[in-house]
Amino acid sequence: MVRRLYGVEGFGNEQTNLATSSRSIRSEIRDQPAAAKQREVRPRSERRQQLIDATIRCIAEHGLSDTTLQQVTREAGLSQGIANLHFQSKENLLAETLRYVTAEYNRGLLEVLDGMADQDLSSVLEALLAFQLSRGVTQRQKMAVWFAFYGESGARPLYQQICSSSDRQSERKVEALFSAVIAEGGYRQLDARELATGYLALIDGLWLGLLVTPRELNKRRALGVARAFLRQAFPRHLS
Amino acid sequence: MVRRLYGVEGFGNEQTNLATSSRSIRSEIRDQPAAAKQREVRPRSERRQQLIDATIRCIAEHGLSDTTLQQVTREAGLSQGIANLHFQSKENLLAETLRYVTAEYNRGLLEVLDGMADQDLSSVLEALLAFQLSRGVTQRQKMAVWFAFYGESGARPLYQQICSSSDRQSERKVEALFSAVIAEGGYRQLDARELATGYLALIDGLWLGLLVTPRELNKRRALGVARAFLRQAFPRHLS
DNA sequence: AGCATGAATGAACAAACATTCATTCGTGAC
DNA sequence: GTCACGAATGAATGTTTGTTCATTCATGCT
Repeated sequence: MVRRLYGVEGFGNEQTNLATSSRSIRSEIRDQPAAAKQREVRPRSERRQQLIDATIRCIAEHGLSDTTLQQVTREAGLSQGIANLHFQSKENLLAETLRYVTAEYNRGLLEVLDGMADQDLSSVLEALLAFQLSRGVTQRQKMAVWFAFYGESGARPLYQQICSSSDRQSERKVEALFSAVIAEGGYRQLDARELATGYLALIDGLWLGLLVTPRELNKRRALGVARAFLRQAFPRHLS
Repeated sequence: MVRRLYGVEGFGNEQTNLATSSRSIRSEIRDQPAAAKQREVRPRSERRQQLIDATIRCIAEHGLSDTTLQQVTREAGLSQGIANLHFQSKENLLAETLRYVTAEYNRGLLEVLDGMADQDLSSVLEALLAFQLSRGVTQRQKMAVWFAFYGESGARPLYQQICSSSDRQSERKVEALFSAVIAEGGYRQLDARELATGYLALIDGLWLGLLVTPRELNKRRALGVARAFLRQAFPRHLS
C-alpha cells in the first residue's frame, strides 16, 4: 500500500526482479555455489516450533536485548517475514517462547512427581533433586532463556504473569509432596508451605549460580547443597 | 566530518537555527511557557552519578532491552549527547551502572559484617538477615536492575565478570562468619562453605520471588524462610 | 494436466536507535 | 570587564530494526 506511492506497478516488478537476480549472481560468486535454496511448505505448528527453537538458541547466544528477528529467522534457515507470519509480532514470539520453556519444565516436573506416586517418598525426593539438577534442565541454553525473561519480568507484566503462574504450579506440587513427607516422617515442627518456598528459592538460586558463576559452582556441588537442605529438613528420608 | 559532504557551512548554520527557533515556538504553545531550561555546569563525577541513577530508574521501569539513551538523558533532565560525553558508549554506561549497584550492595554487606565484629554472633546473624531483606536492598528498583543484568550475563562476558566477582566477595564474607558460628556452636557436622553457598542461593531465590511473584511472597514471609534456614543450621544461635 | 489455495519469500519502508560534532554558554583566572 | 576553557546542548547522520505486502511457488484437489 505505502509502496504504491512510489514506483508504478509494472516498473516495480521489473525493479524487484532485477535486484533479485543481480543479488543471486553476486552470492554465487562470493558464497557457496548458489546454495540452491528451495522453498519448503510445512504445517503451521512445525514452523512455529522451529522458530521457537531458533529463538531459544539466539537468546542463549546473544541475550534477550540483542536478539533480532533477522537472527532468529536466519538461525531457523527461513526467510525474513516468516516470524511475523506465524507469530504476528516479535513480542508475541518472545512470549510464546517463554511459555514453551516454562511449560516444558512443568511437564517434566509433573512427570517426576505424578509418575512416582506409587514409589516410596525417599525415592521421590531423590528423583526431584535429580530432575531439577539434571542435564536437560540445567543446560546453559535453557537457563539463559529462563533468567533473561525473569530479568525483564520486573518491567513486563506479561512475562511476570507467565513466570508466576508457572511458579505457582510447581510450588503447589512440591508443597503437596513435602506435606506427605512431613506426615510420614512425623516432622511435627515443619511447615510444608514455608519449606517448599525455601526449597524452590534455593533451587532458583543454585540455577542462577550455575549460570553466572560456573567457575565457583558446578552441578555436583549444587546437587550436594540442595540435598543437604532436604536432609536437614527430612533426616529420616535422606541418607 | 561526514556532515560536511552535504550543505555549505553558512547555510547549514542558518538551517539549524531556524529549525531550533521554530521548534521552541511550537513547544511554547503546546507545553509549559518555554520552561526556561538553563544550562548548568557540574563536576564530572556528579554528572556520572546522575546518569547512573537515571539508568537504574529506566531499567526498573522499562526493562534492560527497552532502555534507550534518550530515555536515560530525559530522565536525568539533561541533553541527548551527554551520556556519550561522560561514558563514551551506552555499553559502558550500562556496565558502570551494574558496577555501581553491586558495589553499593557489597559496601552495605561489609558494613554489617565488619561493623559488628565486636558483637555476639547471634546478633550478627540477625543483622545479616535484616540487611539482606531490608527495605533498601529489596526495593523493586534495585532488584529489577540486578536481575536484568543477571539475565543477560549468560551472553555477556563483561556482565558475568562483574556479577561473579561481586558474588565471590560476599560468599567469602558469609563463609567466614559461618565458620566462626560453627566453631562457637560446635556444629561439627556442618561445612561452612557449602552452607554459605546454600544460604546465598536461598537469598538470591527469595529476591527473585519478591520480584517475580510479589503476590505469593512478601518480605515478611521471605524473612521467615531465610531465618528458618539459619535456625535449622544453627539452632543454638537463633531463637 | 490444470487450477486454486495459501505458505513462504525478500525487497521496501518507517521508526527508532546510538553516536557525532559544530555551536552555545557558564565559569574561574587575570 | 575580558578571555579562554571545556562542559553541555541538540540537530544531523548512518545504521539497525520490526513490519508489510506484492510476488512466487509447492501442494492437493478436481
